[in-house]
Amino acid sequence: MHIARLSTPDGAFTAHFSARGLARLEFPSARAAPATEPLPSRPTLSPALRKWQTLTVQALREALTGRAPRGLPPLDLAEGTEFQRRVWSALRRIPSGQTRTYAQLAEVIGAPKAVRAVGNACGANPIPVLVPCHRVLGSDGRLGGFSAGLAWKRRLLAREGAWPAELWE
DNA sequence: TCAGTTATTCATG
DNA sequence: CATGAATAACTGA
Repeated sequence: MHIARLSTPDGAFTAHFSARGLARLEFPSARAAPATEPLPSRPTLSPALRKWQTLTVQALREALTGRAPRGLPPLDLAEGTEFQRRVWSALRRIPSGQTRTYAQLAEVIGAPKAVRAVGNACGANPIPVLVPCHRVLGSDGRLGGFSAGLAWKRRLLAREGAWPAELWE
């Protein structure tokens, strides 16, 4: 498991890579905790890992400006349960700039009554931003929740043009 | 196992 | 707008 620090205009994200690909993405934390992982010496990183890292930073920067990433590293979502993986797959099919409701998502994965469980699965999404759990809203148009804080959810949606500045609660 | 906990939704007063 | 019920899955003990 390799940990990388991804610097963006919005702060330094943290990426966790497993042997299978990007396994986790964390928002910049208030508590900087800078000296976390000594940047491994360049030559130590396998070419594959370096490529994944590059792909991740690029994708992240694009996503943060509201554009659909042109390429993604392989995503390692193996840790989730079967149900969670179904939800996360469905999330990845929501185009940038569009939104769905928790109910619609439940419908799509074939568990129309598991609305609430879908919310849970969204909250458990290990790769926010790139697996766009922020595009899921309540049926009444309310934001719902967001593990990193609703400010982030609004910001991401606004940058994709999916959240009218007027509506900022 | 099972009680407790949800990033839900709908029906009611 | 506030409650309460229905409902499915996850977590920790």
